[in-house]
Amino acid sequence: MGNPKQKWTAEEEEALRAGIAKHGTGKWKNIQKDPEFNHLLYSRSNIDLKDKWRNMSVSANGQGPREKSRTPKPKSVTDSPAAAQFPATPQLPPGSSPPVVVDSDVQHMDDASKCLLDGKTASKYNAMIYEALSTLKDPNGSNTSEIVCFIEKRHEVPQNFRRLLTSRLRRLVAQEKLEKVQNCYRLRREVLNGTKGPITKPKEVWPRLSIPFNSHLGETLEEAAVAAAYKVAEAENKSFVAAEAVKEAERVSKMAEEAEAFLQLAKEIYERCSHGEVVMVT
DNA sequence: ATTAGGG
DNA sequence: CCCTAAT
Repeated sequence: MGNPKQKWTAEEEEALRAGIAKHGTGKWKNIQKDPEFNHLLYSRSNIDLKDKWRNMSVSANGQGPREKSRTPKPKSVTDSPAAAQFPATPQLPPGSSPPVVVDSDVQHMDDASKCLLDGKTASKYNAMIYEALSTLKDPNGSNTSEIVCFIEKRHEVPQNFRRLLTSRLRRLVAQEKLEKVQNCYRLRREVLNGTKGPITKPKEVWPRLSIPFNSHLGETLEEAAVAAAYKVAEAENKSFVAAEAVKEAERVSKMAEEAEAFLQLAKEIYERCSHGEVVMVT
């Protein structure tokens, strides 16, 4: 639905032009690495810059019907870094300082997860990345080498694959589809759902019911809980929105709470009775 | 390791 | 964007 291809923002184009003015055309790597523009271009590779510049240059003709008129492109700029004016130091975009949160998330799904990568098989490499990360479920994430090794064992890849892989990873991180901690990449949220927001799945946090005696009630509850859990698990494995199962799980959870409270009361009454006290149950 | 050009 | 040849 969105843009499988990374749409270039006006800020990025501006940074690119400023970079060319500063370093000259052809110094794509310098422009990309320049701390002055890296904030805006860190998700682009030097090759991306080159391609973008070519695309901007070729569109001298009437811009696309539905294309906003961009600033004119200063075409032929031979090797003359010379003087360059930086319009203004690029503002820090919202997602430019990736928090290094090491969120202990759940290791979701198994190999079957690749069936719901993106609906429309995104750039074949993205699929490979997801496949790799979801198979080697490393809580800390996997570094580039590990990912490359995994993919090489399952697919034929070009020689410069590592480089491409790196680009892909960087982009996915920029898209917040992956999380990068230190030098490792890990799957982020359920990238599976499109328009619908993430369905918060109930984690296994059912109140542990400690039932000293009279366990028949507990068994019943546990059975229900297990049944619900199974339903959830099954639904998840099938990649379905387990709305019903979730509701039932919540219901059971509430049930367990009430039961526990009830048992506490019963226990108290039992204690009193055992001391010869007369207890009126209203 | 980077860049230029074609697909 | 991806791939390949040439620096």
